[in-house]
Amino acid sequence: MSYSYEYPRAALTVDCVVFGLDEEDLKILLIQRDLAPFEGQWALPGGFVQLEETLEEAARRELQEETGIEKVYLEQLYTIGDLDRDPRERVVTVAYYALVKLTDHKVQAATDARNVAWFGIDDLPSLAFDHETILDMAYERLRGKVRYQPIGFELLPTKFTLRQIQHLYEVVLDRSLDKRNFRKKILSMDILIELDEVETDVAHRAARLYKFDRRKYQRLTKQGFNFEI
Amino acid sequence: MSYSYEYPRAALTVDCVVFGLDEEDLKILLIQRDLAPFEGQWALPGGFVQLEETLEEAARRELQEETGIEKVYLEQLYTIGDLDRDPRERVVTVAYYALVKLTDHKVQAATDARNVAWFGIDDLPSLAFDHETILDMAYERLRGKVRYQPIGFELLPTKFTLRQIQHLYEVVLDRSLDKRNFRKKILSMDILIELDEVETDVAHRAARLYKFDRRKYQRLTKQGFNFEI
DNA sequence: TATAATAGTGTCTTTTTGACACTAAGTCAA
DNA sequence: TTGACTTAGTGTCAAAAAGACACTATTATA
Repeated sequence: MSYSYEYPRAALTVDCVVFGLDEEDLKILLIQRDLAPFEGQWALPGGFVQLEETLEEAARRELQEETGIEKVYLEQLYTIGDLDRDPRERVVTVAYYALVKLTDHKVQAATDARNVAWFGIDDLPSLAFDHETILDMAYERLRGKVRYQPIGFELLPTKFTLRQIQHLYEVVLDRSLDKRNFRKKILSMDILIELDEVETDVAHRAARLYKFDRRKYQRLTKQGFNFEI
Repeated sequence: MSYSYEYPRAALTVDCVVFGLDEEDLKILLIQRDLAPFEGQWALPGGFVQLEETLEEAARRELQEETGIEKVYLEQLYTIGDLDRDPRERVVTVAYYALVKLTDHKVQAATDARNVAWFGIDDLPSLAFDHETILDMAYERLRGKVRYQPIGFELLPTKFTLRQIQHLYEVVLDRSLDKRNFRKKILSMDILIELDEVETDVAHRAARLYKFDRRKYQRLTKQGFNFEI
């Protein structure tokens, strides 16, 4: 079976930059290619868009198939259509970035018999195609967006300490922040729910746990409130 | 001649939301479709991406062919791939937005025997396809971006008065700004060149003209300066 | 030469940001 | 059980930025 068109058409793919966060740094999820071109090299998860699915559906499907990840924060990043980005033929890719709670996806089984692994953002292997460019764009976008949209919480477990949020911002923005000023600011936004729980399994005084209050945030947003770190 | 592929492929198009600014409000450039579907309806300029051109090249080419506009500020907006956005078949479109100096493109000849016209953003006709959605996204993006990137100057003539910049921000952000505070702020950024000229043909005291100092802005940016209105 | 229209200018108050250091609570090991 | 270690948690003050506010200057035109 084959499909014919009057004019030539580019192939359409999606690629995903998946960010995770642990106690040290930002991590990126990569897969090792098992087919040419770039066989054996690490690459962003992604693949061809099918005709009966939207772009976001394609991104989620590929993410699920190649890495087992589901139900994550996903946002379109940019569409790259340079002429020779794929040696085989003209391929236009719609890039997405995803933010995942690393704690939920820690044990990354090599689904699909493929090698899947998290890499520290400062410790990346060389990537297939123009995936380094895409990754750089995604990181830049994340750095920009995290400051005025509360998407950072997507990288944290549901219950987190103030220390963890601060660490998140320090890692993403790549600079250190003053503890008292940071707490003052984030608490004054009134978008966190203070829980009656403290963290466990730490070898020191346990910190209070908080949750992000998504509803309250949306209510405040409607009233003109602007999140900003 | 026809082209065959093993799997079905979506058609790929580009569409452009072109913004202009005059003394009253923000304007959008639209074309009237001369073919089905949506024949006779107004739509965003755009068309099919060819295999030997990048996405941005396609956007610029279509803009040139359909509206005569060239050499404008152009930025990718979003890629829309909903299943039924085109009644004929699956069409994925990469949307761009452009900022043009309306003074340079005032007399809009109906190129290509097609009807081309500027519409006030609060006085738009109904649009073909999902072009209203795209237009809304573009406007939202412009509103957001204009505050932290000096792209607003792309909408002004090369030489402009402080009044004109303020008007630009008032129109785009849709709120009024204090004259003294605005001037204080924009001048303190030190990215404007004060010219030895004043505006002409006005029935009142003429205002001093300024130019945007792109080089200085880039130098400041490298030193960590952040434009912000 | 009076009127009309916009240009151009400074001060003060409020809000926000940022610098800065100690006590409290809990774990762990001697 | 106590002392050492580690991180939690907290407030003040100064500097900078934002925002409110009103009059004089200049030019065109009737």
